[in-house]
Amino acid sequence: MNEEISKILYEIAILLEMKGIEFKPRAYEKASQAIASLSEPVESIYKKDGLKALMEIPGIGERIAQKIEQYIKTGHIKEYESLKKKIPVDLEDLSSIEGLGPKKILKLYKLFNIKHRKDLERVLKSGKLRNQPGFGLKTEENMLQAIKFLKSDQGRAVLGFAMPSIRSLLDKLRSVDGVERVEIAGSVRRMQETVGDLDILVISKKPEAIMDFFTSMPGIIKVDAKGLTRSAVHLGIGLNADLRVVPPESFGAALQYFTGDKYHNVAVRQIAIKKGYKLNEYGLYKGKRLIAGGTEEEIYQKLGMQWMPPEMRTNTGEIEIALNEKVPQLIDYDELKGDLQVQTDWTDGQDSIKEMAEAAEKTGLKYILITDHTKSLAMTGGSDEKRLLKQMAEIDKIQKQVPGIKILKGAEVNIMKDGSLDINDETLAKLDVVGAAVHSFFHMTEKEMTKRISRAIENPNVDIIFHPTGRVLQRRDAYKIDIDAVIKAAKKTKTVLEIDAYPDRLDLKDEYIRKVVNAGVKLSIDSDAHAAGHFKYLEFGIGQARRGWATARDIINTRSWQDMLKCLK
DNA sequence: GCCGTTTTCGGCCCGACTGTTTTCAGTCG
Repeated sequence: MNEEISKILYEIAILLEMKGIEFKPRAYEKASQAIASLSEPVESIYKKDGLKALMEIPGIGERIAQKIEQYIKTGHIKEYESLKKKIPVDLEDLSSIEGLGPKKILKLYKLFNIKHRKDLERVLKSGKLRNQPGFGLKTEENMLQAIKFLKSDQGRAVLGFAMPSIRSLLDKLRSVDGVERVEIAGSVRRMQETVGDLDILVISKKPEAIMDFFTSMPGIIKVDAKGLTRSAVHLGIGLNADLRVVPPESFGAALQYFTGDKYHNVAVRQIAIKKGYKLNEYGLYKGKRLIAGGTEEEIYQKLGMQWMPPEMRTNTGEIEIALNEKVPQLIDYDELKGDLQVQTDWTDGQDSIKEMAEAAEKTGLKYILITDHTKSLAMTGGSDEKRLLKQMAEIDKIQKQVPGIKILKGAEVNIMKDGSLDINDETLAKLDVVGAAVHSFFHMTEKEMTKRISRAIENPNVDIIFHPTGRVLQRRDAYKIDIDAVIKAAKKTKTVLEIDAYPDRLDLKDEYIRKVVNAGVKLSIDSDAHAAGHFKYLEFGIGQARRGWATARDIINTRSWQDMLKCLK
């Protein structure tokens, strides 16, 4: 319901913008965002206290609250339907084309009755558009290119998988003549799960040199813009990249400006205005006088705010706590001491127990938990009770060969359809740590799935629930689950919930992590490594934890292995 | 249409680049 209402409000914004109406579109856009970021269904807010409760959501006033009420009661919003009747175009379809905004969409509809991407493609190929006022040959070419780009399904990458290429790109830029500093801002610095654009900031004495290099690197598909302060390209790896050259005295301002998401930035700039300043990518100004700009810290400080980590900058409450100097000390990237989900060649991992232990030690870890799959996961050659016991003996043997790292005994036990486990309790009790996870029957009702996982949580041997919602980015949605009920069950039984750090899992998601932290339930951050090279993915689990405002105290494997074990049930 | 330590009326984030113009509208981030 939230998603539908949010989408309708957003489309109303575009439709109003088409008509040239000022400011209202912003209001609807804001309201759309407000609804999208609610953690509770809007109808349950409405049920509590009707219109009044809706109006307490920032960005929702009387009129939009009434429209939401109308949608809850009838499933429609009249104003939307009548706007849509006048301009019946597929807004989602058309506005996803780069370079195409509300005004041009309206022109295209009026001129050629274009409603979908397909209509546009036809008219573009006919060559009729180029003679219309406001359009030309170049516009035609750009739109065709943008449509082609969309069709190729490029445009977003899983951050953890793309990071090596991103870092190597940054290193290349650092080696260009005249370049003094290169940093990445935007969604990469915020450690978002997936990224579409790279925002690169550069200090350079020779802007021409870096821009020439940037726009002519091998593998570039298209140059979107080239100037002395900003250039933009489509990279071959399916991402867009923006590069800006910034003077040193403005570097902090630029970093601030291009790191926060749109909503964070708007909110911060409003605070600046209230204090009589102007904030842009060059600095914080009082009239024409530069007040701050070299570092992010001084900008936030002048605004009466505490500096906050990039991962928090999404306008979901961080502004308020920064104004009150209550920014939490988030878990740091070097604070993990162990990894509690590691697969080996006993099941579907690539490398042996010893190889995994050695690789983990090399990355600085002090302990790992071996968690191979169990028998009902036949495709991975999952272990039964007997084989688990055999593996435990093997671990004792290998432990003597790798004295620098503690190898703990565990398993990734399969949670069956009814919530029972596929290994008997007697064997589970012998393991140091037991993780349990769902690997089958994903399409249950929310009620059934919640009951299933809660039953596993109640097993006295189950210490951690691995990848609790089962999603795989860009491939599979999370299964339906009542996260509040699961957190409650975990709290009652002292069960730990995992943040699976594998780049396309990142499961739990940030919003759920915040709920877990608020409930006082403990988390673990695990790589889910299936090969010796996978321990590096822990970084993205930590990023995820930081986006969920978790501190080191909330994460059990920031402790020594002895203290970690004491956190378990 | 929303909001309030400038305000219940009168504001609303800001700048770069492109393409189509001949001074600027539209789009993007």
